[in-house]
This record gives sequence, C-alpha cells and structure tokens, in this order.
Amino acid sequence: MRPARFHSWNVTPQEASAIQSTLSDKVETCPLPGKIQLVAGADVSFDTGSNMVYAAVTVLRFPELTLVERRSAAETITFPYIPGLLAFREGPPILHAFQQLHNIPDVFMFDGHGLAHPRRFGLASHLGVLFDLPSIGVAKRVLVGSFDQMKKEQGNYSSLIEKGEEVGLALQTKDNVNPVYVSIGHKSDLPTSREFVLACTAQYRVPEPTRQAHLAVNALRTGAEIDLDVGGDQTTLFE
DNA sequence: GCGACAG
DNA sequence: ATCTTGTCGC
Repeated sequence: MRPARFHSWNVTPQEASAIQSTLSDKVETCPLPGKIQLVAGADVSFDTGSNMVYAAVTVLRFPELTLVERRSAAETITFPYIPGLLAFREGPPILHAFQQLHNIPDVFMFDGHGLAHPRRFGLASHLGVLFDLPSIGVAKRVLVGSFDQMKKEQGNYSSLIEKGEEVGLALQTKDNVNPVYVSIGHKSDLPTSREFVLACTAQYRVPEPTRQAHLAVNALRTGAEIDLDVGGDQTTLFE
C-alpha cells in the first residue's frame, strides 16, 4: 500500500495551510518500533545572500550512535519562513536528500515540531507521513502551547499543553540547559519518543541524529563534500 | 487591535 | 535561519 501520495510544494501560504489541515488526519499515533537499528536526523541551513538552501540527512546506528550514511541537497529557496509553514520551506530539500539514502532508517528525527503545531501537522508529521516512517519532532523553541516549569535535571519532563490538549513534552536532555520540545511526528507516541530522544542524546542538549545533521549542513554550506555511505561503521567526521 | 511566532 | 566577541556562570 502506498499511503504517501505527494502534493505540490509550489503553493501559496493559504494553500499550504489547507494541505496541512487535510493531511493532518493521516498521522498515526502508536509506540515506536521495538527494534530500532537505524535512526535518521535532518537539518537545513540557509544562505540568504545567495538565496540557497542546504539540507543534510544523517543515518546513525542505534544505540551506538555511530554514523552510517550522510546525504545532502543544495537548491534555491522557494518559500518564505512563516511560522507554522516551515515544512514548505525545508521539506523539499530534506526530501531530496532523503531520496538518496541507501539505508532506510527505522525512525526519523526532525528539527522542528510534529503535533505541537497550530493544525497539528508540523514538519516532523508532514515528512513522517510522506516518507511513511515513524518520526519525532525535536524543536528547540515552542511554537504553540505552554508547560509548567520544572527542575533542570536530565530526564525531567513537563507536558506541553495547548487548548487543553497535550501536544508534546518539554524534555531535559541534559542538566542545567533549556529543554527541547518533543512531539509526535508520525507512528510514534510521547512515552516511547521521550525515552528514545534521551537514548539518542550524548554529550549535548540536541540529540545526535539532528546534531550531526546540523554540523553536516553547515559544512556543506561552506563548500564541503559530505555525502558518505559507510558499509561498516564510522565514528564522526567533524568536531 | 495586540502580542506570539518551529527554522 | 543568519549576522557576531566577549563574558558570566557552573
């Protein structure tokens, strides 16, 4: 069965919003797979001067978090940044990098929200549905909702609530840092996503899949060749 | 009308 | 996101 029917990305903000409302009921909530061996992370970087967008997708082996594959895309910016419509700006380049993957991940982590979105269909949900892969949104700032403050101790978390609905979690990935905001993308749920995000966190606030993608995309933007496919394992490359 | 507002 | 040095705090 092919649930991921594609739509045009060449739309107006009004049409983009309508697409989100329509596709939002494609999102499925369920626990993450019991056996996860590959995790992917994606990130995008911009060059306002040259009007270029750069995307990088990394695939890490889990739970080791060693790099397995890395793919990229560089194209022209086609959509403005509008809060709530991030997928229409970052989706295309991430999709193009994703399509080059030889190793299909079991779970995909995105830099942005999933259900913690005004129409419950943020970037993580959008791409999760299009790729038809379990996905999780891990954002660094809130878009919608509020949460009760908590002690900044690793592992602590607090519900992100909007309109009486729990749309995600504020999660402490490390001690004494700001929390990251975790929400369901597609085929995932809050309890298993919370544990998984913590399991993907190494030495920094941002979990490794998206952190590695962030490092890669910045290297890409400054001219580096980052595509890579490791048959066996490999540690990092930058740092 | 006013403020908020993923990256 | 991006432009950017030093600096306060653990």
